Amino acid sequence: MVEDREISQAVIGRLPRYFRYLGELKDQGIERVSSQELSDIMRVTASQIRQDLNNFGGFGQQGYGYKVESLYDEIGRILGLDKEHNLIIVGAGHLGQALVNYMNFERRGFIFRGIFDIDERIQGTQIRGITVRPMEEMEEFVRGNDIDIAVLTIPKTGALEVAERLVACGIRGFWNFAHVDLHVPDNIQVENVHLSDSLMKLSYNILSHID
Amino acid sequence: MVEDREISQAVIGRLPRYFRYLGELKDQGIERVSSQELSDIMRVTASQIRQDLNNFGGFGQQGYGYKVESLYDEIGRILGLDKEHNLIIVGAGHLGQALVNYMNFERRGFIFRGIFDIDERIQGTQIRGITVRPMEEMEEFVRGNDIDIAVLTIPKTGALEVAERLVACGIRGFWNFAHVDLHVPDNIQVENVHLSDSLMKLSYNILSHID
DNA sequence: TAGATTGTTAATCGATTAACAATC
DNA sequence: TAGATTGTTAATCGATTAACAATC
Repeated sequence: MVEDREISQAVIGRLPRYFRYLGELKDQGIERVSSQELSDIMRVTASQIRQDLNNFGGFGQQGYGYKVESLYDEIGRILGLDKEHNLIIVGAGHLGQALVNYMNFERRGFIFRGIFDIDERIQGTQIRGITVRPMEEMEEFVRGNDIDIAVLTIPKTGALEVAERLVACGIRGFWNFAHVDLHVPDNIQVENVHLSDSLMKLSYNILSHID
Repeated sequence: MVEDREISQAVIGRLPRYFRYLGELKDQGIERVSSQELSDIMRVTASQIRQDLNNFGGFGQQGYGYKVESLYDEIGRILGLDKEHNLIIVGAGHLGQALVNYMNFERRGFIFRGIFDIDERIQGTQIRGITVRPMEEMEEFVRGNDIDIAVLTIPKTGALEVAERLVACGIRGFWNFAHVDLHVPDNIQVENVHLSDSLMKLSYNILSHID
């Protein structure tokens, strides 16, 4: 049953991985898959797969399993990959440039529309055909180009102020690479990518595993 | 009590954030903090803070709280930030270059020693003073330079084979940006950074929150 | 000492796994 | 129909929160 109750972030966090494996099965020309088969490939329990999927509806068929292609499409739709998202990047440093140049995001409907940077020397230059603009133009650009996601690849010093400005002009979500916790209203979404935190976790796990 | 039982990844995942906030308090010259004060700043329960810290030892003092600087040092030590890690990057594309150029990792003891790429045209060039080497030299370099972490910033096609080669020559952990699940022995650690998964999660949360 | 705050046990909550009736 | 596999309820497990005795 499709419930109105909010889905837990643990479940949401697993959807992209289901999506990826189903895409691979699809590419291999496989038409159907049971939760048990998927369980073997993905190394999660079949029970969890069925529970997770049933949060969104009964996509399977008793005695048969799941149709790979339609389940793939359904999960894509749930994740909003059938819709276009318009993005801006704030901070045209190495990381910002790397993200703009990564083509796969566009394939999934995430389109970089604008790049902003505080550094006058790179304003006016182009990254993959997109002009780097001064920070002053940010608000007008967001409002005028239906931007819903801002990617923050700036040092943490400026991030809070920039986030505030973006909230004020109607941004819906942040993909935050700045090493700081944004405080935004409840209806604005934040997805953090704290690279150094991730590396520290790896460091811990390596050390704790030396016998 | 310092227990022998394994600490849950949920707890480990929160340590870098404690570390960051304690560093900020330290920089502000604040000497002591109670779990309640930290709770207010970090927006987690004081109970969780005390539980988390007590996995590693009694760092606090009843009636007083925690000494900021020594707690900061302790968490750094737990995360292994007092030790040096030697890293190689496999894949000198935009993302690989961005990571090499990000100075803050070195500050924490993560030193990039070598860069490898399959593309002959960039082999021999330098990125922040580090020569890009051909893939054939990888094993010898890892063995000869006490490399413990490999950063994979290559397309998923090559990642499994590269990972296997690196396991064979004694790597201890992977920081994996390739969009594929590595299968490695239990004593090898993998920390995934699946950027597109993260972006999909943001997309879901934005859509599910449109009223 | 009195007050404050930890360390730790107990209670609660939520997520995962197991089991099985429903059904294709 | 018989066999297979889902959808879903119940049981278990683990993580978070609350409570409070220990103690600085």
